Amino acid sequence: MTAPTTAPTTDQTTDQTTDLLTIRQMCDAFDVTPRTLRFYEAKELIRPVRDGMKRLYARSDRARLKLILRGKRFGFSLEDIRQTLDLYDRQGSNLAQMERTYALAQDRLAIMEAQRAELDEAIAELQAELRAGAAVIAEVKKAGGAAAA
Amino acid sequence: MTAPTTAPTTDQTTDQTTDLLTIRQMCDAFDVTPRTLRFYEAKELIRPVRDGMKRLYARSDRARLKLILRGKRFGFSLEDIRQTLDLYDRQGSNLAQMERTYALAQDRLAIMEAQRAELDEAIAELQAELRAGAAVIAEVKKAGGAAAA
DNA sequence: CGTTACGCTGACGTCAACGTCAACCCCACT
DNA sequence: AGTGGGGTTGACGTTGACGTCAGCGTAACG
Repeated sequence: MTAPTTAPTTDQTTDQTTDLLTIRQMCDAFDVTPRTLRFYEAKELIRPVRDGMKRLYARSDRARLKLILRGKRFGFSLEDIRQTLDLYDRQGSNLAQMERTYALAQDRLAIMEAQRAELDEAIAELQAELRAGAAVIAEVKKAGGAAAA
Repeated sequence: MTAPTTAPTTDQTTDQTTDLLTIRQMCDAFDVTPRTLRFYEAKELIRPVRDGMKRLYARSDRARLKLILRGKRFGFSLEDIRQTLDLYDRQGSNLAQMERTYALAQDRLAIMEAQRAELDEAIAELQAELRAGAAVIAEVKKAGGAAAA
């Protein structure tokens, strides 16, 4: 129980000289505003601890925030993200809950893989279009350079 | 200029028996609402022709709509999409305009490639998490089946 | 010739994801 | 004792992307 083997999830052992960041430090680190962090907290996406009234963000909060921002970049809603975020930390739960979460994560994975496939296709198309565009530009330049209107 | 060699972009030749769809047909085909199509038109993303007052959507409109919806899935704004959409059909333009559009498309491509890299990473992480989750579930099932609390 | 169906045009409503602003608290200086 | 720098909680504003609704046109149907 006390030996951190290979999975340091929510480890208690490493809180030397406070591993906690203030809201401002978080903002600087992740390039977000305080308002955003409070908003995410209101939406129950992160749960910083409190020192009096001040919020303090632990490593797990940073990990969650990283996942949140990534999810956003992929176009998932905050609500979507909140659902699957539970997968990454919530292990203290019953079997049924775990299986539901597992299934949910599988769905997400499928979505992401489909998205990747479509992204590959879109990239290929855009590249082709760029090549064509470059050719046209080159031609116009040659013709235009020789005989301008 | 007149010979369609291998690039059938916006071909005039194929308009047999009206290749035009009504707004409803478009909605059914692309799973969007009429409001959405009118909205896109107001934002100058598509330009259907009119039969009297009714909108009619040609093949080029369908191609554009496909690109629009795809762009949205990747998290681009309609305004972003409108910009780069021009790359795909606009050949009658001056050199400066073409080069701007070209540069814009290159930026887009870079963004999409970065997005793909991050998506790959996210997929890998989620897969790992799923494997771990599956292992935990299996273990719980074995232990729980032998000696329930 | 009424009415039903589809379409059009404003105009206003809504929802997510924050931004902005006011008012307050607390602690540290000086 | 004031003042400055974080931090906090409402509460309202904003922007993008539509939804919704009222009022109208018109073409077809029975």
